[in-house]
Amino acid sequence: MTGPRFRIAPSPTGYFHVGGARTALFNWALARRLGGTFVLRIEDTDIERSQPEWTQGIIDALAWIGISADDPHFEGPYFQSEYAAEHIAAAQQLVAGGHAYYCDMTAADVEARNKAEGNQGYQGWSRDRGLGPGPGHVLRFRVPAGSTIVHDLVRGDVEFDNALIEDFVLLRGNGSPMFLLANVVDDMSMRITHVLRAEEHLSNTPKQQMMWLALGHEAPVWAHLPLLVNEQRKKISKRRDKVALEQYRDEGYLPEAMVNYLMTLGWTPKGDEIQPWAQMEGDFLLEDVNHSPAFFDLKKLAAFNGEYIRALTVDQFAAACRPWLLAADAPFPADRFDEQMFLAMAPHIQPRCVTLADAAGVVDFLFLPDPVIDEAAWAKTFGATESVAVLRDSIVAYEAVVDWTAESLKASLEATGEAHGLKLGKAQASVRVAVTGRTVGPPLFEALEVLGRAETLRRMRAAEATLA
RNA sequence: GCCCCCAUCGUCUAGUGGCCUAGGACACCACCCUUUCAAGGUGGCGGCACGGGUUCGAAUCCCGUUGGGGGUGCCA
Repeated sequence: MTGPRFRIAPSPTGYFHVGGARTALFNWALARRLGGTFVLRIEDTDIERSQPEWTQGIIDALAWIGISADDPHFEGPYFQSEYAAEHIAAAQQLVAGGHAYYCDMTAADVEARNKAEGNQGYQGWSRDRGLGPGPGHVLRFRVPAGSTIVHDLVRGDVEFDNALIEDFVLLRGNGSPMFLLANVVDDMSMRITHVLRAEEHLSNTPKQQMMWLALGHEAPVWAHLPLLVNEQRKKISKRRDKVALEQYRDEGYLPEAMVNYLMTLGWTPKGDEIQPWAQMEGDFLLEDVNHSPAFFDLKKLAAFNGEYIRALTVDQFAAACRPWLLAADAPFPADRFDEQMFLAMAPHIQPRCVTLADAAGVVDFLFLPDPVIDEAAWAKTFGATESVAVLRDSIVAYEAVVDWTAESLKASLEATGEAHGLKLGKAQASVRVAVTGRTVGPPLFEALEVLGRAETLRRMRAAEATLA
């Protein structure tokens, strides 16, 4: 693979952020279409929490959204922690080139001096003190005079006055490299040509660009993507928002829907909003990416998901629902689940699901020994005396039904309702609440057919007995 | 505080000086369909933040204001 080299550099935190997923998708689209490479680098230098399984979690999350480690465009994962020697070497190269110097002031020293002088930030006090390395000595970058222009493919040229950028720390007092240094050195050694990342990194980009230059390289192509924000217009974060991609997967969102929705945040597919990945991959251009933050709208995501669920064949739908139908926290015990019954009802529940997890809740009454009675529904329905009468009469009528099919059950109840001056819409409520416990649900007569004569009548009689 | 980014319906956006009476999607509302609820269909509500310029002509270009966000660590 000789084309441009892209990368994502997540830190292993135990979950994969949806914002990171969007960034990954943009990188992936470009790497694939341009015949380039998508590099995965795990920034695991925050030693404390950094477990091997977190890395696998990232790989799994990427695979879920279609970024497969087996694809020839995929490279990695690399681990930042394994490149510590390179980071230090680069730091030394900067010292040798006069681009960095040691400083023995602690954070407290800096603060005290600033307080005394009424300043803010580090004022380059140790620039010319000729200090060498030593315990507690940090290495600082000597920010040159002038200005730095970041050429950003999304935002255009952004100019920063170097005088406003303090001599930032490269190496800590204990000699370990800081993130900014490690990040740049890794990008350089992995020959990254395009850095696409969230806008939050834009302010630090001049520092990185100065390092690239000081280290004798040309800066990569930068592209800062609009942030994903919540309803408060703040960037979505783990503390406040539902940001874990895995959570959406577990709640029954289809990866295709998630991918499609994520792609529309900051970019607009040509033609229809809903469209396959291949088409978006073919059309995606950084130049078309928007500049303003995008609200991560759960409602719209849900709409996309419903759309994708409905586009499934019935068999695909039924198969996709299985994990939730058989889950330990399903509303009914797994051993009561009946594949055939579910399959028969599947076409009717498919358009009623926003997530795959919804299916279990829609058909639960079929697999529960007894329906869970919703008190409000019961009271509302049987508060009317004719409803009670309809229930009683429909029991008699159903006992006499010859073919236990949806059509005959419907015709029968229609007749019963008519006898009480009720239209079907009203009359069916009695049977629905008696059998399913609720006033809403999938088409009733189809459900009764699937449930069977014995169980249906048993439930209707039980309801009648309760009413008596 | 300072620096940077951003600004079209509630939301995601189309729009790159005349094609805009500002288009679409989600949400919302109404109606239709209907066996409840969905789905589907039809219609509706709703926006260029404000003020100055530039121009024959500005949602589109420039400046300012306001508002929002991000950054500014011996965090990543």
